Amino acid sequence: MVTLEDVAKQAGVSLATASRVLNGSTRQVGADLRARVERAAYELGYRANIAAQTLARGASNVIGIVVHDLTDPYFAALADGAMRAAAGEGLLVMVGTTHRDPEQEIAYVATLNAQRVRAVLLVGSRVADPEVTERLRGELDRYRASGGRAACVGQDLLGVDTVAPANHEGAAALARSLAGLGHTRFAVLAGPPRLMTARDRCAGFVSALAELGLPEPRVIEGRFDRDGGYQAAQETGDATCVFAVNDVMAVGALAAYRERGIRVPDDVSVAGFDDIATLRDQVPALTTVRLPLQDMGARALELALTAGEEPMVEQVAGEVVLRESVRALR
Amino acid sequence: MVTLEDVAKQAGVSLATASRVLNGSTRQVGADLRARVERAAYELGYRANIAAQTLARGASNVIGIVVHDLTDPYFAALADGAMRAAAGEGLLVMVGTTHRDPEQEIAYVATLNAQRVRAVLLVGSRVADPEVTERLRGELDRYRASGGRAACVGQDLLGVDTVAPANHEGAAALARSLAGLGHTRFAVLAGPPRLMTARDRCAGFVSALAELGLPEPRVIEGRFDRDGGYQAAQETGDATCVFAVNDVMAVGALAAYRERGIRVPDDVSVAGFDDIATLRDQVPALTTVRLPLQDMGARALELALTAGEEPMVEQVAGEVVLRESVRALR
DNA sequence: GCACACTGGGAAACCGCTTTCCGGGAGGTC
DNA sequence: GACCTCCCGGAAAGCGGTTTCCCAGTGTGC
Repeated sequence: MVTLEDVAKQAGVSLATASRVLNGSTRQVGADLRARVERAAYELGYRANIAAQTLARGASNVIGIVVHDLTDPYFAALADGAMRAAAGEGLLVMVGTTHRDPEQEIAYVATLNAQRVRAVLLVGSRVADPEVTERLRGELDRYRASGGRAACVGQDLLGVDTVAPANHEGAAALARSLAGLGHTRFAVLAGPPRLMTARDRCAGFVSALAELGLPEPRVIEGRFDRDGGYQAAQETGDATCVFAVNDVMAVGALAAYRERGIRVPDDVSVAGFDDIATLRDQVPALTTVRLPLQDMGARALELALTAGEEPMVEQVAGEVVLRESVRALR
Repeated sequence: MVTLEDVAKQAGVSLATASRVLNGSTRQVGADLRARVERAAYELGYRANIAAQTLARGASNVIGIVVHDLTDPYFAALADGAMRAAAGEGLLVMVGTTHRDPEQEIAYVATLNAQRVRAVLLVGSRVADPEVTERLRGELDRYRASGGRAACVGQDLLGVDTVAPANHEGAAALARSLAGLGHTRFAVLAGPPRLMTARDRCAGFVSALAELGLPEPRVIEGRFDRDGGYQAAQETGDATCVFAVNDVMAVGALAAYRERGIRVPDDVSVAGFDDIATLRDQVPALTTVRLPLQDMGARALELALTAGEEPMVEQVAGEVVLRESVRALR
């Protein structure tokens, strides 16, 4: 393990000089010493010990991103956006996946705090559990109290900078579009009511229908993933239009209908939410609400890094994208 | 920022005792002092400074994973497998994405070395460029010389533990299956020849056809992603069966055919490689070669962590999965 | 020719933790 | 009761850097 001291010795200079040459300092170093140090470092294959640097500087160049599930393309896109932005700032990224366990999320914040990362990004839906939220908030506050920055993609419940997708309003807009096509009997594949994102989207959809004076849709709860959509789709009854609260669930629903010989959109229309890129070649093409996921991830990182006093909340609108999976009635 | 010293002071014990209580040591500490320390730590909200710990211990509990592109479900699955395994060992994960730039890969190894991470996982295809490979190898050797462990998922070109998918043999088995269905005129959507994975799969397919005495397939190069498949599919001529070297490209090809009114599998059969979970609901269902991606990721981590002398190479077989996107001729 | 910044080099303190080493007291043995 | 362990607490020496502070040398302006 070659250390800075080795380099300094080999170059015949002091530790201080070697440090100044190699690890960027405001102080100037004369050209010939500089060259000597650089050569020594190169010859010895010196790599600075970041742990030591972090300790001495009191600040690291790492950020932490916590997502629910990396294999879900929703999170992959968000994380990718944030990581690109981080790379642009010269930051390294530690990624944690909670696998949808809120306790894990709290644990990650504690760990990332211990790592003294520059910023923490919490990506993904909050859960409707005040006790858990409170504990997460506490951990986050502690982290911020010691100088850390934090931001969140999801619901504005943590008192930190937040990129908040317009789940309610996006779903409402979708409902209005679908109602405009003549549908009146709806079903919602609602996901788990615990998940705020699922809940908001469902509520937005339901309330828009109510405003239009349409009958209440059948709301079917279930898991937030492909299989959740698949199962919930068994119970949509005589609905002519089904809204799955995310695209992955919608794909599960499509599979379920296909198996049962129910044609989409002829027999039933299906819509999702998110506009996941990997799913755009689905047949029939999925009607959905597009969210600029990569941008949202990148934006969250920016928010975390710019040290505003008041936590900022940035609403991100969703855009209804009508595709073949829905049809007009009549 | 509350430090261990603060805790020790508040508890009225020495730094050493506080350290032993809080950060796991072999030494025993008496019950009452232990309790005092724990209370003080709790009251003060103490979080150990990992940078300091890493420095003092000379070993970190972080591993690094470098992938090409997180939004590609292939890498997401691999990374997820590795991350689960890491979590099981109590390790944190730093993820880097190269966005398919080999230079980035080298840079990441250097950075992760500087971080003194416990292990580095290089996930994804090597490129057919001896010069780049050599430099990466050099960086990796330097890292390992200073005590780091490394493993790779892909081609065994780096002299480290490797989980090597049977790209050549898997593609060959697929070719034999497809030929068994009566196809004779093939095309290969080959991806970029620079990418060893693309190259191996293409070569395996081509050589199996040759062994069967079948005419040479048309080989169309292109990008390794959805759009690459889409574009290459424009040039498959009169082939009755098309092999895309990965599933994502195959989906692109399906989209291209759909647009042009070419029916799959009636007019042309299409097969992919990887068996990406997110794509399993594709219509028509994709014939492919299944790779146990999550297991491979987890296995790579294990290999990296178990300190064998000789680098191990573990072949992972692919399983041909025939689905609706291909049909028998006659 | 002299006081005066300025520049660039080095010694050493410090970042927060781990761990070795030392020492005092309790318990066991003969 | 003397002697020896064993157990546990604390002082202090690192771990590998950064940065403050001091100092010698070199131009400058008058």
